[in-house]
Amino acid sequence: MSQSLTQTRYTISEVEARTGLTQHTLRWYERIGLMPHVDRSHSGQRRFTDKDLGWLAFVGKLRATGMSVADMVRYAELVREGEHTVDERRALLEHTRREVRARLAELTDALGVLDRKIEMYAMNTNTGKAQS
Amino acid sequence: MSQSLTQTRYTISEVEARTGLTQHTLRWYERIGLMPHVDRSHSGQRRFTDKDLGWLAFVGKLRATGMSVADMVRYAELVREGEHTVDERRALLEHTRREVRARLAELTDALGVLDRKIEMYAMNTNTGKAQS
DNA sequence: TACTTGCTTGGAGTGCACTCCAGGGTTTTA
DNA sequence: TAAAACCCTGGAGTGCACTCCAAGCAAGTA
Repeated sequence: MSQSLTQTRYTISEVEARTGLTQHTLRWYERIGLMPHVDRSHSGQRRFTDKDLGWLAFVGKLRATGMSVADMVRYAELVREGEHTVDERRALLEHTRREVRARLAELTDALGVLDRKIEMYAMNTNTGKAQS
Repeated sequence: MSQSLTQTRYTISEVEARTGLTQHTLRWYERIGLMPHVDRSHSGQRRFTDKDLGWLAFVGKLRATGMSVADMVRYAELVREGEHTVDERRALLEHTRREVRARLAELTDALGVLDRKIEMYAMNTNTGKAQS
């Protein structure tokens, strides 16, 4: 079960470069409980691990689904609480999935409207017919 | 070119019921220039037409694309300015379309991550194996 | 050692898209 | 006609997700 003793540790600016999240946002994520507690150097500076980077990548995907920060924090809390929360975690993710599917349908529909409108403008350019 | 003389006119609460937009939002849309000027009764109350409803439906589609209110206002201004703005209108819509396509790709990717995570939780429920 | 750059904190500020309020006039119903 | 319901305006307030600030400590370089 033992890990490599030379585990890579990243400063906050390295994590900023790798994730695209600002230092402000990274500190804020930790403050609101969206990060598992991050290691510190002897002087108190954050030292992120590859595991932290993995978590941030997953959080990025959750953000991309449109999940609210409050729900992401709830999910992070459940992870910290341990194995007995897997049912609630799955329920949260399934709820998010339903919302993503609805959003995809809505977005696809709106894309169709956009396509038709753009097509009308293209015709308009050729014929000079009026429209809004 | 003449229209029916008995054109249906809707009060703000009727439009609220039909569109799902609140009265506050409808007034705000008008204030910021997102509506063509709405008719008024002799006493100054708004009287929306079917054309207004059509515009609101289109605006709803633009909202669904994720277009900002500022860009929707810009689009509404261009419509008011007349036919010579069709190129800029089309450019605005094409820009929005590119963003919608990017968002669809991002959302589809995030959905895949969600699917895999949920599947892992389903397995976990059966096997008792640990994970985050 | 001096200087520059980087990191720390709690708290304040920002931009967006609404959302609501106060105070008053209008329209409909009993 | 009186009460209830509806609508008006300018401006203030809200919730979200950051984003920035001040003041100070720490680390790396000439």
